[in-house]
Amino acid sequence: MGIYNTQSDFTEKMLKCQEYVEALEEERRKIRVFERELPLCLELVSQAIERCRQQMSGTIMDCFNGQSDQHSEQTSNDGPVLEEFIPIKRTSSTNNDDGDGQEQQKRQLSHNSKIICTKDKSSLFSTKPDWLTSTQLSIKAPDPRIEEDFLSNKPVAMETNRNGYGAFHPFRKTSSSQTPNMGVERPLTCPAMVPKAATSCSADTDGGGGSKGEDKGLYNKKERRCWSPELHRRFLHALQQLGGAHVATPKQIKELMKVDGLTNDEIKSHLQKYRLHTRRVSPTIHHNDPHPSQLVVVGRIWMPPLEYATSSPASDNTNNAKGVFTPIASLPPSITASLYKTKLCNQQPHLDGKGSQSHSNSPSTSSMHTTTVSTAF
DNA sequence: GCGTTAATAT
DNA sequence: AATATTAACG
Repeated sequence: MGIYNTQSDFTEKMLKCQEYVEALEEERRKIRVFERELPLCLELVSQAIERCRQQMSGTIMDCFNGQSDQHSEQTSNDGPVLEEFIPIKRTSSTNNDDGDGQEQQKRQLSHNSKIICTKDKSSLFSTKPDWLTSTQLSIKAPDPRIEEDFLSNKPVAMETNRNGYGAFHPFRKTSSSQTPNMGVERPLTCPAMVPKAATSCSADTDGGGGSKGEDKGLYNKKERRCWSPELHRRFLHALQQLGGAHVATPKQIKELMKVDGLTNDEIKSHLQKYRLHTRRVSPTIHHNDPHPSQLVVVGRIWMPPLEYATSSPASDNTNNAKGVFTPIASLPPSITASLYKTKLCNQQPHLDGKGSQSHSNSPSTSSMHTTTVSTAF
């Protein structure tokens, strides 16, 4: 519980908190520039900083007095602060596996995935889904026990963030793990690797030969393919190579994506949706229409979501940051974890257990739709 | 094969 | 309500 095993443990945590505060301050400095446009943002960050500090001092008190301060401890050891700033409910996930800190994020996420994948309660969260971003992004397994989709099995780890909260979605930014080499296309699907669940969950969509028939007498139906961020990223990448959604054809896309098991129909369907969304979204680019809501705002620039989302994979890996806390104000794992209001299957990077990633960078990344920051700029 | 549309499932 | 799948049509 609130007790730290060792002094070093404690100091380490405090250090992280401190770093986090510093990151927040850095962030605040940046935001200040946009004080007019982002008053609330500024305020929030300020509050966060303050709160974080309070929490830290509270923690110290804890250590010394054994008693906690006003906000006490729902946050348990590793998850200091910010609960208040995170309009997100903690899911039940915390119950079962609360464990030690670093792994927490990962675990929590994966745990959430399970929950979600089992498709229990979509009702757990009432997030407004963003197109893709907040909906099922990977294939859902009908069977509760199935926790991974084919993408999560693949070697290329990836992380997904979602917070349901609208404004900023590092949708595909999740990159970090993607490694620079897009070129190397590892098979996204590793049916072989897919555990038991395989049959239902993955890939084949029957494409493999329709043989599905056997084991799953129960499931004649093709599994619903959820477009994971990674998958979507590939999709976008393919589109990019082909010159855009309007010229790309399913077949070509399929080839470029190199995702095994993905069918033309699926791509076609996805492409269809994509076109629909982008159609609605991009044309508004030029000029001031009263509906600013359809563009992604990057910095001060309005961008068509497509381009932004598609932009250079290489640059994604901006977080060399070893640390959890980049100057870019990434949240500590514990916090981050609670941010992920994961509503669906998240893939996590199996990178390394230590809370390593912190991407978090992209201000807003959008999928094809409204992640768009409609802000009041 | 592709693009649409519509119905249906999730 | 938003997505995904599927079928049908041009």
